Amino acid sequence: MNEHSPMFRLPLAPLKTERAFERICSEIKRLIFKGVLKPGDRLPPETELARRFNVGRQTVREALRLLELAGFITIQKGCAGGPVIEDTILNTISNSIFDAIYMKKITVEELTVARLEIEKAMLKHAVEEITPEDLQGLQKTINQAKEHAEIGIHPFKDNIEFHKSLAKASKNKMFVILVDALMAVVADFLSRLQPDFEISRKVIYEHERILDALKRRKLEEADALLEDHILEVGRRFQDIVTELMKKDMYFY
Amino acid sequence: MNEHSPMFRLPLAPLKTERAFERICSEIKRLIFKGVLKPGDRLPPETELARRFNVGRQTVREALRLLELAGFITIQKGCAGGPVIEDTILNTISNSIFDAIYMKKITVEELTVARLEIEKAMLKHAVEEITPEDLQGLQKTINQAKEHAEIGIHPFKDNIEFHKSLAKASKNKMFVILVDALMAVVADFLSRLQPDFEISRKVIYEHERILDALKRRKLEEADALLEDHILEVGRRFQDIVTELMKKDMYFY
DNA sequence: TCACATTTGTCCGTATGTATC
DNA sequence: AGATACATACGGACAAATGTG
Repeated sequence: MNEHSPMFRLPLAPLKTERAFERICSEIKRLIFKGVLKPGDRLPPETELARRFNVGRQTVREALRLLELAGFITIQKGCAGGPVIEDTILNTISNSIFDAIYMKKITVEELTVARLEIEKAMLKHAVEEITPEDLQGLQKTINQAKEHAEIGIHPFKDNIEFHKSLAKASKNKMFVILVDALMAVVADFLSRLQPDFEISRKVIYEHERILDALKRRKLEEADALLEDHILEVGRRFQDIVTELMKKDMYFY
Repeated sequence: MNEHSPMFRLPLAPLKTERAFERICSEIKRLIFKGVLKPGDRLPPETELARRFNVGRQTVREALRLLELAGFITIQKGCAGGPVIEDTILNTISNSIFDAIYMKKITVEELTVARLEIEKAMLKHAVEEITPEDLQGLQKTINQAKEHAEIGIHPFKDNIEFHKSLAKASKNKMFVILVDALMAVVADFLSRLQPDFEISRKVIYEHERILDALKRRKLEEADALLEDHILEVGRRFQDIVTELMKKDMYFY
């Protein structure tokens, strides 16, 4: 096999015997990190990759599988298909945290407390960093939620988008990731819930008040509103879980 | 397969056809979530799984690859080897956050700010929930760090353990997960650094002061100490990154 | 120490489904 | 509508690693 890649043989990881598909995976990852491969770029087809790396096609497949799950590429079938560099890492993190929550059997209270702290921190930074464009975007999201509610579509996606947009306004991608992950969990809870337009109207109203406080740069006011809002949502989730546990339907 | 089901032909909906290995992957995940498969349990060998799911061995392999990367199983070669249910999801989250950072989606400053907020929140809860046993454990970690430093072993693992133990003391598993992930990133940075016993002595001293404040239940004092500590570490990380980027050695 | 069985790791050949032109 | 290019999947085979007797 091709052993000549002295620059990759650095002190890290003498632990396990590196498997071929792992080597290929990190090789491609390295190219992405370096900027040689950018989002939108297409990777050669599997057969071509196999030829270039001097391995079997199956080995390439497993490497691509890893890259796909890790959020570096997507794979499309058919003509003009194949592996494409695409950044979906944030989704990956959300899913992992999501899985971890199930595995560790984290309680709703723990989740709510963490969400409270993270979103409050996010809000603090958002108040300072938010731009007029961000404010417009948030207003648009709220308007969309209203419209959807009017025509009978439950606006829970819009309501989740509100929190995500808020995180973006903090101009800190770490908050974006964390809020994204938490919102994935929230979305899962909401999807188990009967659509309740009464509550969703209330949520929209609360979001509107938070936005209003933000426009006036009133952190303390927005903070208090957000806290009430999240605690309220947390209580509803607790009810859902209690209900699901009773029915022994917590997991599919 | 049944292709004629006009009533289910929803517009734009059926984007993805679930691939065989995805089906197998989620099937096994389901069993883990349900509690049928618990950590330590061994899965049948690949050939056996292929037989049972009525698919080829390669398909099973790709499913196992996904489960492995997602942190649900580990795989060992040889006799008495094979896939074992094991919970390494926290590592997975760390790795994903890793990747996100390396893609420069997240800057050191963003990371430090997030770490600051999360650990401060964690500390707030730890002060209220911490037990004498937790305090003893933290003291033990510090003592161990001192001992290691004395005999010439760099105590960065002990120093990281201090923060993890602090998170555990908050009695909120969500904080444990988040701090765990953040600390994995910190550990990676530290591993790239020349061991500096001068700095590590300083770190141990700062940890000791934080613990002292905790023993006296002085949140404000501990909070200020923690903030200085994290900001200081963040500054050092920034220096490392700047240095590595100059040398074009930022990756591997 | 040595052989053996088990299981993963890797490769090849081939067939099928699917999307694009 | 047919040809093409690609991923998806199957089955067989051998190599390498690892634990056991």
